[in-house]
Amino acid sequence: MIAPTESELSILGVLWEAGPLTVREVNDVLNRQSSGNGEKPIGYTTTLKIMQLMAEKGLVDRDVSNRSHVYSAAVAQERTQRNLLSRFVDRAFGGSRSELILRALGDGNATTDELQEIKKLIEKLEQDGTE
Amino acid sequence: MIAPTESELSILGVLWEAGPLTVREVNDVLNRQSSGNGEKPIGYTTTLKIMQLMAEKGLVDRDVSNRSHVYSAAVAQERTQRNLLSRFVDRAFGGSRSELILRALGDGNATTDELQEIKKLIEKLEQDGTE
DNA sequence: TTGCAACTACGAAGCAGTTCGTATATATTT
DNA sequence: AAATATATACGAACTGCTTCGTAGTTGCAA
Repeated sequence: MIAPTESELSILGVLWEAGPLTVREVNDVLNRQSSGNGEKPIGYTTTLKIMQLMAEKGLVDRDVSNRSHVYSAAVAQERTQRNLLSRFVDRAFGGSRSELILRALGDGNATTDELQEIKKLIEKLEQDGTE
Repeated sequence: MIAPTESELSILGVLWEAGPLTVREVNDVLNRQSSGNGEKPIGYTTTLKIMQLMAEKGLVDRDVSNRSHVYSAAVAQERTQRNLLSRFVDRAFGGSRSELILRALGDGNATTDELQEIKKLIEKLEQDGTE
């Protein structure tokens, strides 16, 4: 599976969130997101180009039946996140998932509800592993 | 803080693991690691160049008192991992740490011991949060 | 129908990271 | 002392990603 680059990922993020969109719409969302910070807006043709390349790579599908092409994510969010995560764990944590989790938890930003949810998942995993 | 690139990170990994080393030693470790896979070995001057740039960036310190310079990590592993993690969570999980943790746990590769350790940490966090 | 706005397509510049050849200096071996 | 091995330094090529200008097309409004 092809790993999306930085900007490809941000575009996928928009498509995952909002469903099929035109280049114009994606570009608007991205610029709405990054305004407020001092970042300069992304040019329309820049977004267009990247989305065209994404279509070639199979990261998005596009519907060409209208003048404004409509793009949709061709890769599932969960699967993509798993892939990225796996690569990241290898790169930054020597392949140790639990090291990463400990580090993420240690950052002290999780809410009680989140902790609860995670604990529940762990208990489920323990059961599956012990039986 | 400066985020290390891919190859910089792999070099830091070696230095974190083994302590201060020469370029030759680092290069050997890297090539020992990546042999076995079909990957072609990293040239000595490539590693040298990267480590020189790292020294300029302040990612490593170097001791020039001998002919073979000795490099050591100038950034702590934990701090660096935290930084990378934070960036990664933003890029791939829309900033949600707990999403990432759930995804990491869901991959089903954690051992019982690891789960135990994580659970302990969660309970500690819960106590801290509730008091 | 003429002109303006919005779209796609595409080439090319720009940039960061990586890789390597080569020049040069310094040890070590014979 | 000469030859050989091993260092550093550095420029330059190469790669992948991003960014943009511009040309050409299509729809819409005056």
